[in-house]
Amino acid sequence: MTDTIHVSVAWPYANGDLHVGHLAGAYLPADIFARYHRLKGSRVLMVSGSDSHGTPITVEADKRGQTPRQVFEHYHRRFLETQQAIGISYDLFTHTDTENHHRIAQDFFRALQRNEYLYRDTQRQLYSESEKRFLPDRYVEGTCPICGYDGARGDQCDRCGSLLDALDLINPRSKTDGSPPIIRETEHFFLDLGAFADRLLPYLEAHADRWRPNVVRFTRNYIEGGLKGRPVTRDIEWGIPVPHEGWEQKRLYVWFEAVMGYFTASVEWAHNSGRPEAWKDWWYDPQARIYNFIGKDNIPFHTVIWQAELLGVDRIYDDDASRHLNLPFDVPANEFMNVEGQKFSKSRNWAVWLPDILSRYDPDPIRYYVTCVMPESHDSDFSWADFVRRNNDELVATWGNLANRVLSFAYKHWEGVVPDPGDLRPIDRELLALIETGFQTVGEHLEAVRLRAALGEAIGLARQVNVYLDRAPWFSIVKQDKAAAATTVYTALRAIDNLKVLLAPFLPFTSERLNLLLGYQQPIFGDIQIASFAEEARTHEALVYDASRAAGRWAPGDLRPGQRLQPPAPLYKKLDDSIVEQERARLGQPLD
RNA sequence: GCCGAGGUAGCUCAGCGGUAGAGCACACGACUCAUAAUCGUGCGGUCAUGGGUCCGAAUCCCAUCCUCGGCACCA
Repeated sequence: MTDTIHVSVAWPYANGDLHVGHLAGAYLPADIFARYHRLKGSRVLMVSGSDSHGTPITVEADKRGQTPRQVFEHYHRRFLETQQAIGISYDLFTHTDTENHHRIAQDFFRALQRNEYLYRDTQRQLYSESEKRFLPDRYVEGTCPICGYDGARGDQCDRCGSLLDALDLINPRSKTDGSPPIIRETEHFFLDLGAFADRLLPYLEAHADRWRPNVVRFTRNYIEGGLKGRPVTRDIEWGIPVPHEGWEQKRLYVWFEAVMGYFTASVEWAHNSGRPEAWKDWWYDPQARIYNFIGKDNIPFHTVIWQAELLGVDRIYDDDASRHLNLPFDVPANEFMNVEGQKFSKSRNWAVWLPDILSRYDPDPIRYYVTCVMPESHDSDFSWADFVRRNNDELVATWGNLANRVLSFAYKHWEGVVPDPGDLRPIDRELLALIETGFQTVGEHLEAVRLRAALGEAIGLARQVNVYLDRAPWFSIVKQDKAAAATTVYTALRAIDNLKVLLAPFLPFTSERLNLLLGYQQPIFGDIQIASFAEEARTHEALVYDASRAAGRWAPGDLRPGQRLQPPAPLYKKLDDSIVEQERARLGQPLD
């Protein structure tokens, strides 16, 4: 049976580059999962895009003297290049400033309004007369009403830690220009989250066995703590206009529309593919499984808010009353990744930026290490010393060296072709049987989104091939009994041919190279490309995945004797210990 | 303060009711096809602390100590 799998990946906020925390939290796990399912033959749709709206982008734009659109387009372009380089295989990585996204987000708003899940209410907010705009809480500072500290932010006091309401600040002033804001009433639409509690909680409990415990606990507390309505509109200029008469000056709140991107990007992908209804296979077929790959900071947005929006809309762009939009099947949220024991901090530049690390290291070693320390169950740590160790002592020594020693020996002694094994002995059959169980055991881990365990299992199998090579006769008898050596070398080649597939979701670039070295013509995976799409008024760039040449399959291969090998070359490089100090020294240094 | 996670071999972690595990490091041995890679053996832990439940507890319960994260309008 062919599975239908939607891989929804958190939308990166386009006001800064991606770092390894983003990679570990969402993009890499999603890509590993998607690549596995593609190999398995599942129908995969993997989408994401740049989140281009919201106040932080307008603030960044003011700082640079640019428009918000210029700011987000700059980072969007960087996201495309970075993710292409590290091999995140989106079927579509678009952004939220497309006409498609605007239109659908507005239709979602209208549907929620029609179904009576939106209500109006007034809020009192701080307004800057000099800047002529409402100020987000965190852009106001003043004296803390609790401890008297003068530098308290509108949302929280840094000295006493109290959570504040910006309206309670004494002597509030704008962080931007220091002017005192006034209090103004403003009317907004609110999403009635409380109306969904009696459907969200049972849905959660029905999935509690499968979902990660941290996701379940957090969501349960969140819902049982009482769901309040949340405003879905804002008084800013940058964003999607509210589709309601008289409200054209207001915008949809970014949290409200960004999560809809999973849906809107699916529709865009279908449109771009020339099959405009194709998205329905993932969003209306009850057998389809939607996985949201996100970081833990995003849990309530996906297990509560986004699900409420889907329940509230119920059905869109379809007349069949028996259909209902699918809710996420799983939300495998990851925890956070620290760097050298400390939290990521953009302001202190305590981070490992992806464009930077990719300029000095190959993508697969980065993918390998980040998978090994992926924060699946608790916060983890990116350590340069550990990166070097795992690269040298695990990736190179166990796997890279295995492939290299077997290929080199085969190439040298059998004129560059795969030798004919003759009859396999028990020792050979045992090894091949063991390796082939990997498609089951590694697959089960991947299926359950236990990616560290899956990779560990696959590397463990590579280790078993080294054990086999220690026991079977080959280099010592190649001169006396070449036929026996051929049996061993063929068996080892066949083992690495299978390991190439088992490791491909994690290490796509080097598996592809090994595939070539083994003499195959067809690539395992398709290509990740940057493409341009024109709408009525605007054109946008996106990442797309072209699977037309992909031939990899999640199943034991049948390496043919006589197949011509390519001249062998190592898959990986050892790293010198000196890079540890060099890389650590970069941390915390101001960027240019 | 509230909620949550974690405290297991030198290091990084798995195990989560049935005689303490892996990788790396270290020691010794084997081997030389391979990126001084590989393979084997060994060393190494009163599983944070104190109580409790149980025939039996890293594994369940209670308390204590320590570390870390989150606390909804920074998406």
